[in-house]
This record gives sequence, C-alpha cells and structure tokens, in this order.
Amino acid sequence: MPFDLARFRERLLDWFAASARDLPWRRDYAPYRVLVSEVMLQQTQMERVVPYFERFLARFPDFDRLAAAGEDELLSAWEGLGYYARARNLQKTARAVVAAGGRLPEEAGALRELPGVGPYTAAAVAAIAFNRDEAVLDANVERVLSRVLDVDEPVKAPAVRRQLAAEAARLLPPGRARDFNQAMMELGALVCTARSPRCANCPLREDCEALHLGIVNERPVPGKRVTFTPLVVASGVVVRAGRVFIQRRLPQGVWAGLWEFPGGRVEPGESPAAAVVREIGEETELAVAAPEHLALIRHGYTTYRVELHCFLCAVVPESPPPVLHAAQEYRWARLSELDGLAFPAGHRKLIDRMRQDIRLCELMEG
DNA sequence: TAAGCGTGGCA
DNA sequence: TTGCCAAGCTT
Repeated sequence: MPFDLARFRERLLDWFAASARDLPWRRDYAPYRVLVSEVMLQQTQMERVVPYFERFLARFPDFDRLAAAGEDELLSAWEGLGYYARARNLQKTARAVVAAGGRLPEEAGALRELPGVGPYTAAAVAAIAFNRDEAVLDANVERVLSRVLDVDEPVKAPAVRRQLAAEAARLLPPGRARDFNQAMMELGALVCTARSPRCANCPLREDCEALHLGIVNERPVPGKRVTFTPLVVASGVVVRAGRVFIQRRLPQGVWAGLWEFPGGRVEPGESPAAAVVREIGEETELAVAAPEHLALIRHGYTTYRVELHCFLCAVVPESPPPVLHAAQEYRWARLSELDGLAFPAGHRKLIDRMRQDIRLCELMEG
C-alpha cells in the first residue's frame, strides 16, 4: 500500500490524543513552562525530568524569579540532571527575556538567538508553546522516520539529518504543530523505542517501510560508537575542627561552578592513598596525612567510567592555609551545609556515605 | 566538523 | 558487569 499522508497524520494524531502522558507542562503550555521542560529534556528522558521540573517551577515560577536566582540556588535545583551549562544558559535566557519586556519570542528564528536554545529547542518551543508550524528533529523523530522511511544511512550524519528535517516538515499538518511534534516524540518514547519496539501496537504500522521489510531492528543505522575511558580518581574528605573542606570548581569545563571535595587522577603505578595526598597538595597547598579509606564509588560522566576512591584525611598541624589552584572559592563546611550546594553525582554519593559513617558524623559534630 | 559536556536505567 | 542509550548545544 502506498504511503498516504492524510492517513499517516490522522492515525498519529488520534494515537496521541488517546495515549499522551499527563505531564505538568501539558496542562496549559505556558511558554515559560514549555521552555524549562524542553531544556531539561535535552539528552534526558521524560521520567527523570518530571520531578526536577516540579521542584524547579516551585522555586522559580517565572522568568523574573529565575533571572534573580543565585548561583548555588540555581545549580542546586539542577543537581543530578547533568549538563549544567543548560541551567546557566536557561538563566541567561530568563534575564534576556526580562530585559526585553518579559515575553518569550514566538518565532523559531528569534528563539534560536537565546543562550542554550539550538535548532531543536527553538522549533519545539515555537511549536509546543505557540503552535507555530515548525517541525522538530530529535532522537525520537530520527528513529521514527528512519523506520517509516527506511533510511539506510546513519541518522546522525549531517546530510541525513537535513533530509529528515525536510521530511518532518513535509509530514507536519499545518496548524497542528503542537500535537504533531509531541506525537512523533511520544511515539518514539513509548512505541517506536530503540530496543524492543512495540510494532504490533503502532498506529503507523501500515505506513512503516522498515516494518514491511522486516528490518525494524536494523533502523536507525547507528553512527560512530563512542568509546568509554576508564579513570581512577582519588578524592579526600579533609576534616578540621568539625568541618570539611570543599571548593567551587572553575567557571569553565566539566561541573563548572559546582562544589567538590579536592582530589584528582591516580597516576599509573601510584596508590590511591598517595594520589589523594599529592592532589590535595597540588590543588589547595593543604598538607594532609594518614588518608583512611572511606568508600569506593563507581560512576560515569560523559565518556569516562570513573572509579572514585574516597579517603578521610586530617590536616597536619603545621599545614599552611589553603591556596586554590583548581577552584575559585573554598569553604570549611558543616555536614548540614552540603545539602544547599550542588555537587557532582559521584561526590553527592560520597556525602550520602559520609552520613552513614557513625565515626565520621561524630567527627563532624559541633 | 568533532569533541566536550552528566547521569542513571536497562538488557 | 559492560555497552548502549536519552525531547542537544556550544565551541
């Protein structure tokens, strides 16, 4: 059966009307809420975003409140979501919107000028908040179209992406951009999934070329696969007079502006205990001794797989005061202070372990 | 154009 | 356990 555009649109929109998940930003499609949700959803799955979205909106209910937020308050609300530049850019956008009178532009071209708003987010906000006729192209749409149209080249290749963007625009029913785009992404998330797609329940099963050919599992064609680099890291919980040393990371690079415990990479042939003493000296000029193993935490970030060795360290009595070489600010903090500050996920896990360590808690009292 | 930028879930 | 994956943007 030939591809029928009207049928494709009708079945997709009917399916979405019946199957759309109840999400907080789908209540009224208020532009601020749509923008926050779309930025949170960059490279992040729906289920993970929803609780962050609720907390974020409670703290920062509008552009004005977000524009006025402090750095720790902002990053703390984002802690655990990753890609923290998103939070900073979202605040920059809020400030630009406030400066421009308080309203978000409605056209994709103007939205695209805002910090942290790329081609996807500009089209998504224009379509979902303002129902402008823009077609989004995200990983879900790429996957759906690569199957429906049987695309036999890697979908991440720029030329293929341009082609898929044009196809998405062709499929878009004029005047229905809000529902159409969400329907394509929702279908990708719930039915046309990367693994174990539910083709028997798919509203587009009659329109799907890859399904007809029996090669759904060969679509989309993957691109170059990323290699993960194992990394051994040692970090120190440096305690003095009931307080722990923490430092704020530099404004550029990974975990920019977040707080952390000092430490760094364990060199080949070096023990984690020796590395933590060396790294703390290099980063802070603090002299510490007798590192005592606290925890071993495994986590990953971007393309690294990290084995994080954590030690409790004492400052030697004749140690000089801290001088920072890998951070912009430091603090001797009480355990209870750490909750209002943003830490990388691995260090947050360490804080959780610290709270379970009775002897450490006794050391931190008072 | 390619690499940097997080994180947790899942098979 | 390990590899793969997710509603991308910036430089």
